[in-house]
Amino acid sequence: MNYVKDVTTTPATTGALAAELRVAISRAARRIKNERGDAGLSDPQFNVVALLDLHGPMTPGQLAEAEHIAAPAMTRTVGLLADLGLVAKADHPTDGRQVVVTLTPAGEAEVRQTRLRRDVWLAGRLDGLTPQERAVLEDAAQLLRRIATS
Amino acid sequence: MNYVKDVTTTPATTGALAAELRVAISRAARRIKNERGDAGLSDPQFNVVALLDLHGPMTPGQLAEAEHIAAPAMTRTVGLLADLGLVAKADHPTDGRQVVVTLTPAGEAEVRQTRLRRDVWLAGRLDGLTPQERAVLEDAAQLLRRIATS
DNA sequence: TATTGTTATACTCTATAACTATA
DNA sequence: TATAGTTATAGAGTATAACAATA
Repeated sequence: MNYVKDVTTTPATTGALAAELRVAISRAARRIKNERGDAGLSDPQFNVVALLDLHGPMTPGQLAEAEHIAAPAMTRTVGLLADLGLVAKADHPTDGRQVVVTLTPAGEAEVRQTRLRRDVWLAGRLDGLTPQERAVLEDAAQLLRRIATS
Repeated sequence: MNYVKDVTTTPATTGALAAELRVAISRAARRIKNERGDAGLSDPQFNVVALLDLHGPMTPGQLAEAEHIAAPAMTRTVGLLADLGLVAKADHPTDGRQVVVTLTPAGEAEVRQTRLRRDVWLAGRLDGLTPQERAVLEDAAQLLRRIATS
């Protein structure tokens, strides 16, 4: 596989590429999510702790909006994570109606471990590729990020 | 962005690329799955009809194994899809213990529509890219398929 | 006796509606 | 009156264990 050939083998229509890419992305995503941390969190649970790790403390309402789920569902998930000791709930400093959800050290550790395991798995596969192939995926990563946020 | 630059900007470690790629893949997959057909099937439900569309009639046991879920869960999902008229259950011709699940015309239509909507969404994003960028994603699709199945 | 599928039971995730507390 | 969060209720998805029918 080389660059000249890559261009010449490009599908005639973006529709054909879309179908190929959709299947490839879906399968890869599914495989990546298989790798989990010690707490064995479900996807919704991990999404919450990962979001808190990225953005810092958030209210249940903000978490629900970010995850595109209804507020009661987030109430439940936050409660389960709190029972596990991965997040902590605290009163809002000025607004008595609001609650602030914070990641505990155990929660941070779970996020780090899960990400590490997923990266280790993926890096293990990338090691089997040529430098040129890795360069393709490096470019693809940037393109996919642009696509997903548009 | 050109090929020479692509190679030179490759991360020094596969770990860094793995982290970038993991995030990019996960976000893209999530966005793609947002596009659904008229029946508004859940992910597990759509996975079943999509699998039947690809492989033809299958038994509940085969479906459960392919989806990596326990048999009772598949019994439930197949039952719901049958209630919706998207699949049909029939006796196995020679083995009285087994059941053969078949996609109905309505089920086929739902699969086609969902795939079409996802591909239309993705193709719309791909149209905004250069031919070279699409070539990168074409190569990446092949690489991701290899990675996911390894 | 082994296999296929289902039923029974329990827990997570989700939604909408109703409720409580605060602004 | 409006907002933030929770509780109540219901349905989907999953698992393990127990069961029925067939091989």
